[in-house]
Amino acid sequence: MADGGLSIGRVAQRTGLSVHTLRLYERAGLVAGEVRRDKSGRRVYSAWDVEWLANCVKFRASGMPLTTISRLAQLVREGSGNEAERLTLLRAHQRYITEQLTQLHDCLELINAKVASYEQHLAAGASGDPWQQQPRHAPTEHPRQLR
Amino acid sequence: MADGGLSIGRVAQRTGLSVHTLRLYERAGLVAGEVRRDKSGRRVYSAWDVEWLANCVKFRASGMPLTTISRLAQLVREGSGNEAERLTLLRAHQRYITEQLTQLHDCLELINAKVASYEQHLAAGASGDPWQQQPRHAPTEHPRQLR
DNA sequence: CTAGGTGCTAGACCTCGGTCTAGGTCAACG
DNA sequence: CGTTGACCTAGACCGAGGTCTAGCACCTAG
Repeated sequence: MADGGLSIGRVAQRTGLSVHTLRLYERAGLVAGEVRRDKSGRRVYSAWDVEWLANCVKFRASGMPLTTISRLAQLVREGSGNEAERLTLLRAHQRYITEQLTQLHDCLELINAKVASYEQHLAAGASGDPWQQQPRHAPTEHPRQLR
Repeated sequence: MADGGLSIGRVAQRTGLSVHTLRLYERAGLVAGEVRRDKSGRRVYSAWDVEWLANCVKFRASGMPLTTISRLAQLVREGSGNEAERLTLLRAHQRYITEQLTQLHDCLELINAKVASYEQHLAAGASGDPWQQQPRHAPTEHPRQLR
């Protein structure tokens, strides 16, 4: 019982995706095991499907585009024999994530610095404006000097 | 000299943004110090503008929406007195970034595991398919059991 | 029997963040 | 002088990823 399958609504609840999105994902080929239907045409998701979808959610959250997930799903659907390509995709995303991590750290550092500066600024009673351009020395008219 | 201002093209080069995007950002109010123009109407970016834009790039890369950056720019443009709100924005993004970091780590963990499993799989000569649904026991017709 | 809840499809619609085009100005170079 | 190249504005266009609607089919409960 329990595990004969879940309706789309249930799956939406436990993946955090909307039913609309679930249908979209299916149309887009993101779902690796094609979803069964009950006798009146309603989707019946297996536990495995749900697990897969949970992974999809993580992939999306980490910036993997639908097309890539779709490709991956296709490979899995086709079964053994293409493990090398799957690995390639995964490694690429691995790299992508680590790049993102460094960028995020980068930005976080910037923000931390700004936050610290503002906190201090506010604590010490406002004086100068951190993060402000210096008073424009002159609305200077500049001789064009490009190149 | 050197530092009287840069043309949009130069700025594009050193921020990595396209000139189109730079103009877009300006229209959208992302640029904190309004950009001067030379006598024939061309944008002249100050070093400070460029620095600000570089920060914008980081903000964008870390997922801050244009509207938020725009708001922040506005606050900075308005000058001292609104530091508290700036701080709020920054703190919110700080939180957002750390959430992203955990999500990324989460996904990275998943991927690492999969990668490891595939590497092992490939090294050991293909046998079973990691990441495959178990052979469907039966194309079962399930009694609807929702709710 | 009817109403309510959930699901179905097809397709329209929306936001976001860019990107590109048309048509024009300007300055420098040969 | 004409050409070239960078720039200008206004506005169209685009792809990604959702989200929502209309119109219909079920099923179950009252």
